[in-house]
Amino acid sequence: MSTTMLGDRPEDLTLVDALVQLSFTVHAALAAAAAEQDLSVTQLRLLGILRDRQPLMLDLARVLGLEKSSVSGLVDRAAKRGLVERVDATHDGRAVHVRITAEGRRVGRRAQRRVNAEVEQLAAGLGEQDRAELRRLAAEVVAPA
Amino acid sequence: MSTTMLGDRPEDLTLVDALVQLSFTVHAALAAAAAEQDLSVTQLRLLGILRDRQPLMLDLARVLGLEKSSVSGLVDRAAKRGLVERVDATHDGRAVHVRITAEGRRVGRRAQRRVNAEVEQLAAGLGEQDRAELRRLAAEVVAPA
DNA sequence: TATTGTTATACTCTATAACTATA
DNA sequence: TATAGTTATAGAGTATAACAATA
Repeated sequence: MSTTMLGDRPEDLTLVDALVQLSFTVHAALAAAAAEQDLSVTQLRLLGILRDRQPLMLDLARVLGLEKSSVSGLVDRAAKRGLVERVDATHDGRAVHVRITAEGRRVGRRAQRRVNAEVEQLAAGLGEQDRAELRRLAAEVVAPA
Repeated sequence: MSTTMLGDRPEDLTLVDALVQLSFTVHAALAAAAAEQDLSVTQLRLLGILRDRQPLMLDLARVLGLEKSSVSGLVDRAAKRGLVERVDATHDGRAVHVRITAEGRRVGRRAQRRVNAEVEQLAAGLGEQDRAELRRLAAEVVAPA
């Protein structure tokens, strides 16, 4: 059992080590792609979520796994850049929907294209069959059947 | 092509989506395991690296992919907790080695055990063959042959 | 002059606790 | 009272730029 989390030769890696290192690698590619649009990974996730939803602040907190106060700051900074906007809920005077702006969609689209390119690049060495296998196994771990 | 980064059904996921979501899932498990020892993922990586090395600050910056000033702060905070210590290099008056302490090893070991358990748990639903496949493919992406 | 490291400064991200407004 | 959200505050993590000490 190795578990050094860095620097091991591939043939020494346990499944856990391999998954942890894969996570670091993908996360780094993601962060790099986001950074090209001056986005953090969290901001990129935010834009991704808002593509097809206008959730309340508490919904966002739940989906992102953050405290509501953290989401307030997150949305503040995104709104200051014109990427999202707050919309008062009609049915509840306390509630606020968060909506992506046209600019937010543009930035999100550009970032997503770069993410695709970067992460695709990581799997570039795999054959068609291996790619399909990896896709199946990763999906299975993320959402067990 | 989906690329929502959240909420898709597994059978809709592209390879890129599956890898991104897998990365989030593993990262969350990692962060949770580290948090049990009051460690960030970065601090955990630091302890992992120092298990079998006493690198200079610049070495750490390179391995962690951070600026040297960021590493100064990282090592400051770890040293304040007694997890690591700075050791003047004998051959170069400017250089400083970073060394893990006995306490740092204890904390790192505990965290590593939790990481193993948490990440192992993620793959719990896979059969032996799938586990071996996933291990091989993840290692291949991380370190292309 | 170049290199190693620290310090000063600033910003993002995150949390906890206290607060406001509405239900 | 309970809920949705914001604000105040604090700390980690990160970067850039300026600095100190050594090579």
